[in-house]
Amino acid sequence: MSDEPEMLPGLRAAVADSKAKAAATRARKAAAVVPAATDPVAQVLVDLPLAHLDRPFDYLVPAQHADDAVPGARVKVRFAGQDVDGFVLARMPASEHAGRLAPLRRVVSAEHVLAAEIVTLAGAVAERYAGSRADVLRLAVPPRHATTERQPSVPRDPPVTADPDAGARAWAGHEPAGSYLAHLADGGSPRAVWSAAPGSDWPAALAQAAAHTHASGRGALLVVPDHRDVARVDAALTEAVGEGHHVMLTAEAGPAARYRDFLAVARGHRRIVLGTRAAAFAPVHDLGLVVIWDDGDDLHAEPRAPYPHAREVLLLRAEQQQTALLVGGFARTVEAQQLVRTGWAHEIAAPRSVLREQVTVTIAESGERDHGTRVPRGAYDVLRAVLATDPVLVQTPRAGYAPSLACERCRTPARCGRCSGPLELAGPADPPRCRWCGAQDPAWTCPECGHRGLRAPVVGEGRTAEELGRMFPGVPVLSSGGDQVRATAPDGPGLVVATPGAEPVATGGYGAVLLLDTWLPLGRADLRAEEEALRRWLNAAALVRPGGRVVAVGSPEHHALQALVRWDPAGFAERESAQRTEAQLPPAYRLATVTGDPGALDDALTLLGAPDGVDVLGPVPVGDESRAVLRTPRARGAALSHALGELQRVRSARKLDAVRVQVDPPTL
DNA sequence: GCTAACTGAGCA
DNA sequence: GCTCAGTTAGCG
Repeated sequence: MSDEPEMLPGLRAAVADSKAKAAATRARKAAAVVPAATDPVAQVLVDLPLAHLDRPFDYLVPAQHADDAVPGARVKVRFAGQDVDGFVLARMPASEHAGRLAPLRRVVSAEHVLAAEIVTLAGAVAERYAGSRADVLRLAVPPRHATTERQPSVPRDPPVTADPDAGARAWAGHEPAGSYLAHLADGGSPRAVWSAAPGSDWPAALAQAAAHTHASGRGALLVVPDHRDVARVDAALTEAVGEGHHVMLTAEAGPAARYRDFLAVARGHRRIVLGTRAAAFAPVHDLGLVVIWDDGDDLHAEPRAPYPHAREVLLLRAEQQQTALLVGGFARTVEAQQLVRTGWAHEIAAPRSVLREQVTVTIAESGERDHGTRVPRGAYDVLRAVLATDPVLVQTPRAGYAPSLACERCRTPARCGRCSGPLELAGPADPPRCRWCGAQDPAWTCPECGHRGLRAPVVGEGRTAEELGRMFPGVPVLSSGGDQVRATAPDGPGLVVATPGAEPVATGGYGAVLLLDTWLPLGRADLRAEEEALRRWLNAAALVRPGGRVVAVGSPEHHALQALVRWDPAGFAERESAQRTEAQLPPAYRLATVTGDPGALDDALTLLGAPDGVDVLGPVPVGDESRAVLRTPRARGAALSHALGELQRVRSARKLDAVRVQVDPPTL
């Protein structure tokens, strides 16, 4: 049955001969390498996907690369018979390795792209998240762009002097902001959790913190959730320190621009860095301050292995490099609250009196539907009064027109006949359409009761804009959400309907902010549903002008809404923390998930054993995979991370089926 | 992951 | 004694 042609003995001999020759050539080449005169050994961290190979390997530095193979340089080396990428960690006079060293195959570039402190940081992040340094470095160091590297450098940024008056203006109303800024300018490293008062020009405040740090001769690193925030802080930085001091590091800049700006930072020519989550790894020279804005935004959670959160990366970095730290936002996460409670960071906030002057928050109970809409009478009156002179922001939780549909008679959710995805209406005159596969279903009939009428239990931003337009004839209505996000709103009377995170900024602030359907985000079955709902409301409410009104439509019973009315994000976070401690949930406990093929997962859990103080919950099936949750008190968190890292190394070395480990998963 | 070295079955 | 497929250790 074999269809393999029999190899002729002569041919076979020839193949063997050529193999021998190749080996001989290789041996001669290795022997022909003249090692560098000083420090001929390079410790190389090789970019490999295997957990147990996350350690440096020694290579011989050929004399011609003596000056290029500097620590931090990208190299190519032969590893297990193939060419792989790596970074030089250090140069050594000799190796501990007993065998013969292979030479570096190529120094890709002498550019020092991997700073020593980033290696240390990557090690700490990998350890905490039970991942490998190679994975972390893939997030930390952008791909090389050779053309950009050859182009001339930007000039080194000249020193700036901080303007204490500008600092005081930007931080007005917050205590003790003055001494925090002074401490930064003085070369100190104060750590603070900052609750911004509503109406705060937070980009200006962050820019001043960066300017004061820069004035002390140090660099600053600012991490914000998305590119709209980057644009705002960019403008504020230009205002505060002028051009030529800062760069922006964002994923969407494109490979050339991204690498150009990264190089400006790596070369020490720019020492103020602003960016999104990956910027947390930027090799800022003389780093003095790290900042994260709105750390509750899920955009700060990296979706690629080992899934680090920008806040945790910056906390590790602040500790390692002894820098100042600022965790700022209108909302407060339970993690930030933990920093305050343990005394690791100080609190900066506005006193009650300032908050009362800035904003008045009230709740309008849904149910009194005077206008046949979702806007109760009380809210309607506020809007009408404000719309005489000012713009009004309306936050509505869902994008689209009618993002979910149900049978008008029996309330069965309407699903796609083809893929059973949820049906929606994209516009007032559109037929029902599947949100997943896009198939239209103009003749939908309820599978339960045969009825053909549909109702929309949840109203999207499109239909909300339509309703409000009818409610306030003659008032311009602007919509922002989904794939149509607007950065700014015009001043003057007008309605701006936006989904959470897509709220345009009004130059003079909104006269009023209306928060609709507050029941919807609170109903989510998620650990962070309430915290997240409050965060979104606070972020929208914060866009009011000084003395503005905020009206939330919902039930006054709810703690999250009460916290909004009192403008008390810290109190809410404290209460939430206490409840989570009771329920053995983060931040008092560290959670980790292990996911994989059921057999592999069982095997992994056996291998892991039962480390001290770790509860194993599950496993439970998730799709065709299986998942277990591990839980341990915060104090043992590091031990759990380490045990999981060790598990991955052992499994990788034994070539067992991979399981996915996620430490501190953002949702469960 | 990959390669190369090793192992033992099958055959002369 | 030799080849070859399958297995496995170790990667500098």
